[in-house]
Amino acid sequence: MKQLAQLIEEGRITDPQSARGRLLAKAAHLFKEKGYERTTVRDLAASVGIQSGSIFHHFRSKEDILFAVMEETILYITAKMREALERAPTARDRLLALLRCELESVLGGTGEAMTVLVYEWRSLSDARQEEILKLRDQYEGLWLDTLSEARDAGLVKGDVAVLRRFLTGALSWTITWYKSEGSMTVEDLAQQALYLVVKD
Amino acid sequence: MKQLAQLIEEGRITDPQSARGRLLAKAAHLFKEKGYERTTVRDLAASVGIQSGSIFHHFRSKEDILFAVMEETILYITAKMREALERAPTARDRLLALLRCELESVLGGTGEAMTVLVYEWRSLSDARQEEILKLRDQYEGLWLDTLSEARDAGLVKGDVAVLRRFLTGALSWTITWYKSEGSMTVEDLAQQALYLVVKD
DNA sequence: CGATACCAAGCAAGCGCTTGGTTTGTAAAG
DNA sequence: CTTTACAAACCAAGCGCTTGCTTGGTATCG
Repeated sequence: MKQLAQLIEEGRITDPQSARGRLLAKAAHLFKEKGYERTTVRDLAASVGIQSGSIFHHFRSKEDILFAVMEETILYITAKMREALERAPTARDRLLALLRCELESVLGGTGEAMTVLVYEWRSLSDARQEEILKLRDQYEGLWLDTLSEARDAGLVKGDVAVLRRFLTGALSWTITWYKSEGSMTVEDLAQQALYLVVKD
Repeated sequence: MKQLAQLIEEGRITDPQSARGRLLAKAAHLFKEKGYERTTVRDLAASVGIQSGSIFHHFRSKEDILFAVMEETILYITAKMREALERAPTARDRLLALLRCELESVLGGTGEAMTVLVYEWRSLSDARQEEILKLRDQYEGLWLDTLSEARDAGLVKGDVAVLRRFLTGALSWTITWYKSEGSMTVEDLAQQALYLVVKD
């Protein structure tokens, strides 16, 4: 967890305990549930028990909140993926590690923020879309490297870029249907996904 | 094309030439591009060259427009899938037919409306979400039947319901990245998708 | 005392939608 | 062939409401 702690210390990720952090968590929840446009500043304020105007003491604009949710989320998950990759010895392990990591991000504690990251980027200004895109490229680089390595090892076949894009859709879509109360665990899902891509 | 003509004749699908039909096409385009909430009634009116108030001569509310786009789209694609299934002789053919049909729907002429159907359902009232859901169940039934048949034939393995959900995400996500100007055709994509799910 | 966090009130703009009246297309009646 | 009738399609104006955000002031705490 070295890298994660580092991110918080550097102030790149807000402490979830702080007022700003709590607001971001609630914002992610509301943005996911109702969508960014349907969520009003008054909704956001009410969710943390303050007046709507007081929001602007913490953020310059509503869009700033959306951007912060997205930026912190992608920084967080990229760091987590790097750590998971370091711990995995073989190519197959690394592939499974990424599948598990992405599914945990989508379905776990950061899931709401991940959903916002995936589905609400159109609400950002062009300039900020590009900023997020740069961070996303780093994240996708980890995936493409791992998949290429898996292909060289004969684990997967076909176009790696297309495969990754199929996976992006398949994994992010789980947020719409997966229920943690059911009999299927996230680990089961990761295994099923691995089974889908690996050609034995 | 018997069933499609039938749908139009019954008035279940609006003639694209009519004023209402043209508005629906433009609405699908705008809803996809900017999202339903960010698209104003004034935008919609301007796109067909009338005043904003005149919209309400054709539709009772803005939500009615969204609902019409969604309902007509799902009726259309369900009819197309039924026809494609009838023409396919083997289980493998039928699987490929569905993959091709869904990709063509997402990436072809009805693609914008399909995107709206997939990503904007939260903007509908609960009652109307349910209406769409009923139509969607019929559509998904075709998929599950075909996948079950494929599994019995030893073409695919694993949980059919999970497989379909992975596919839903993977295929619908193509709208965000596929460019028809590139070297890859929709047919290529369908083949790649078939290759992903079929275990030889 | 000064900084931080907040409240109470409200403004300007934009929203979906309504209204009353005008144009346009169609077809029967004279 | 013209006149009359009428509904469908549309315009111009604007109403009532909500939105993101601003402002001036107050409480809290080191």
